Amino acid sequence: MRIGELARRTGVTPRALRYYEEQGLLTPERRPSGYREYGDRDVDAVHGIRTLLAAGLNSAAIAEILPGLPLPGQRQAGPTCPELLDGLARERARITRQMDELAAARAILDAIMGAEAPSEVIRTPRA
DNA sequence: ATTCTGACA
DNA sequence: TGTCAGGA
Repeated sequence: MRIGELARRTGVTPRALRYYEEQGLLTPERRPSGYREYGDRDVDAVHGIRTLLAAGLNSAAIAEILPGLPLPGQRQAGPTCPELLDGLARERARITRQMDELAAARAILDAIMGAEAPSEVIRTPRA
């Protein structure tokens, strides 16, 4: 599929998809026309990229682990070098700290809203 | 109509 | 990231 379709199927703009390629996150084939040609696997890859990006990982970190990205339907990623493993452990720790900060922020909002019930009960139904 | 690269009042 | 230019 070309960039337009991947964009529709992932909800990511073509601009962002080209940017991901610049960052080495995606490496689509090229047609003789120069148009990028993506595979179905890229749909899942893009979702993974978005998730990791949203979690605060930089493109460099994502690029390293992309080949090991657990795509839907496949098992655990294969063995990774100890150095990379260490980097992932740090990212995980960072995310955990981030979660704590978010929980603290939510607690503040709960207090302001005068919410005694568990947050899960007052969660606003999202879109 | 789509996509491409490069660039930024 | 959006968006415009100038081409294919």
